[in-house]
Amino acid sequence: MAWHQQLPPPDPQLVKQLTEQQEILRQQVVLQKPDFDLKLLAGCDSSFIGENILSVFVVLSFPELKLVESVWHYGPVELPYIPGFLAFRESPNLVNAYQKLQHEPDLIMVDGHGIAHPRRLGIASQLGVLLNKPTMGVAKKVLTGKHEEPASEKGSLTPLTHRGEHIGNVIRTKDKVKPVFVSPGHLMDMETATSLVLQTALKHKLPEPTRLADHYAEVYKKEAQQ
DNA sequence: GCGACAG
DNA sequence: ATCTTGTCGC
Repeated sequence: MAWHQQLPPPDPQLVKQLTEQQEILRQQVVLQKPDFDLKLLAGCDSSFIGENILSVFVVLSFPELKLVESVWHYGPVELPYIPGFLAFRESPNLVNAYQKLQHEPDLIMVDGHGIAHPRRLGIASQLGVLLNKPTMGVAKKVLTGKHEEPASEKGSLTPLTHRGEHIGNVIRTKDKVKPVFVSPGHLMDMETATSLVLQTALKHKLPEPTRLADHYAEVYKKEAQQ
């Protein structure tokens, strides 16, 4: 199998450069209770096709959660995947897709972590700063931190901590299904992020915004290849 | 020094 | 992320 596989060794020079840029962006992150009146909720996701990346944004009405709009952008991917630096690989194309939206969302749910990151700048936080928009992260796997397993019933949650800080919540959004890792990204707080994930996770593990973005990524993939 | 490692 | 078969349950 592949449980002992190693990731390709990242270039030290590149890591150093990205770490510096990350620090500058991190200082701009604002964690607070959002003041918006939530009407439009967006979700985004990216998929890859060879050397290119396809990013999708969907906008849903809240609390109805009906699709209002969906857009996509297809472009080249410049950087390799390095754990902890995912945003540098995906955000450029995500920003391009975002700019095609006709409706400006009040909040964006991102597939990945917010501050539940070794340096508190996951892709949700970085994208939030780049777009100056409230964001929150919804990841399927932990990147950093420790946690207990939440109870098996939907709604159960346990804290994700790192270096003594509460950086996210491990939330069971569906009975007996692996939990999701939720954390505020930018212009957002832990309580609101946690509440919104549970409010938008209907009959699936992933909340509707992220789930639909993932769905449309698959749909647009065929279109993008031509 | 030995693992872990978002998408 | 992507590569991949069959299989379990609502």
